[in-house]
Amino acid sequence: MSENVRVRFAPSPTGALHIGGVRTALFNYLFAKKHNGTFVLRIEDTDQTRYVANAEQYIVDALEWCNIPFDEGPGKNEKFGPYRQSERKDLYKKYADELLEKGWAYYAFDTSEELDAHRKDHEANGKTFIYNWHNREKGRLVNSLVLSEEEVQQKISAGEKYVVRFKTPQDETLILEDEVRGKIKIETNTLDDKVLFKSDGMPTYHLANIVDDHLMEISHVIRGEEWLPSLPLHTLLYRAFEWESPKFAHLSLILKPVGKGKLSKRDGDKLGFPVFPLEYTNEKTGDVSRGYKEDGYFSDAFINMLSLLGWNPGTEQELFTLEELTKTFDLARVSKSGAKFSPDKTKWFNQQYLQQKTNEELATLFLPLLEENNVSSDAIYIQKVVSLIKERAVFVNDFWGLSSFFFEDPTAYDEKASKKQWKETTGSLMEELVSVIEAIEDFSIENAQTDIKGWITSKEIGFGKVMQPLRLSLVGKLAGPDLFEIMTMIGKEATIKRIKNAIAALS
RNA sequence: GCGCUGUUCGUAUAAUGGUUAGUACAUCUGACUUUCUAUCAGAAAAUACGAGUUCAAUUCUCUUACAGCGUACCA
Repeated sequence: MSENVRVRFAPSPTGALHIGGVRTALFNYLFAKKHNGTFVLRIEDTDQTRYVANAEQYIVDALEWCNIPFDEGPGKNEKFGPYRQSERKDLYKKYADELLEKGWAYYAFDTSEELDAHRKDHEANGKTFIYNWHNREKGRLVNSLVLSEEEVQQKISAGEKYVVRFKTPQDETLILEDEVRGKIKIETNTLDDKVLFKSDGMPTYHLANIVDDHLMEISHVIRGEEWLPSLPLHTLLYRAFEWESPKFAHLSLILKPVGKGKLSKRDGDKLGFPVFPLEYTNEKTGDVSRGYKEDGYFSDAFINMLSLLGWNPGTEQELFTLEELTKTFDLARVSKSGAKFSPDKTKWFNQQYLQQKTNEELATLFLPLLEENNVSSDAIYIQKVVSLIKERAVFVNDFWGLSSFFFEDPTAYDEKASKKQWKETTGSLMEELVSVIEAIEDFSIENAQTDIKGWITSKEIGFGKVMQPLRLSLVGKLAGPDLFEIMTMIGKEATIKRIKNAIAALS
């Protein structure tokens, strides 16, 4: 594995790249970087019916945001280009012909309707229709293995549509090697003769994929588990071309958080979390899907979370920088079973990353939110606010809700809390408190604390009797950081004003 | 249906042919003689079922169940 590791991420531009795709890209990236290799982006757009114009740019932007950019790909270091399969179209025909010549492939003229009929027939009899030697011999199929050479030529020159199919060997047991799953055994007789070349002149995924991986000198194919059933075909194709096969690793799927099945966009909508890295607008329907970026996640937290979905370092470390990940990542520690996605854990990661940021960084990120709320304040004050509230925040977007009372007087009081904490006697108690506060010359945390606590002790009442209504007066609800911090931050004047407001509103 | 793959606390996972099966998220409880969605402490919680191999299996093998993927001229 030492020399020339080259991996590729090969998505189809059929829509937004979802979490599973990002994870596949990430694992490819990590593997490449770990081995000083190259990470290639290849766009597999051989299916023109499913092509979506804004999808490719989305994929590029998403990788960019995740900080896992490709080394080679469309418009970048194109030494093995082009990197869009549609632009490589002319190339594939010759490889299909090569297989035809070598006897590893053949022409087939069956129409979709005929094949559907065969499938239905078999199903009705409780059998599976497999397009392979077994059915070839029965003479039901129309292809160059059963037709004479003249007939084939005739059909082709008559302009009849045809596909090229792979001729799967008969009665053979294949032992396949997967980097995460080990050995896999399969009988060739259970395999279909897959279409390699479509009647529209485009290769299918299977052909294009193998040809491109070979031409681009890919050393390791790391892809989703949905490709595992195609592994025998791909291995056979390498054999047919007499090319050296890359190593394969199949990643398990990401499953929905509750219930069964793989994660889909619907799950995200239903449970309230994004399944895409960036916001995505569907070109046809105009539907907008939310993204992790727009929801306020840090990309490094998002990546950290994804890295631990189906992989673990074998230690108890959970927080990793991208650099640490590239050092630690190992295909051998990728798990074989599917992983349920956990939105909660994702939030936890974001919270951890948020705590690690400095107050300066966070204050800067907070600025736009303050502007939105028509608040301006000096940088030092904002940083101080951030330092007091950040430990309760998961997102920067939480900041305003956690700190608005540092900038403006509360306009409403939590109903339940006022009922419970604001008693008959509270009003006069608060008025007394006002005079205690007025008497404090130097309004520092220490002074406020000693004077107010001293006063409470001398009155021989519980702290809660004073502090709870005071919190209500200053904050509007029973939440937030230390009260003495709040008082000294907003200042003596504002403190007194807010207490008076509360007395007026609640007594 | 057939083929392939998988199955450890609710979830993500660790470890091991012999241990009290570890950790994190979530949950519950307590603490913080002032709040909390925060923090700290604690609790509860798992080797899918059944066989076999073995002195001993959660670990190896097989059956079953369940799940996922594939079974397209889609990728």
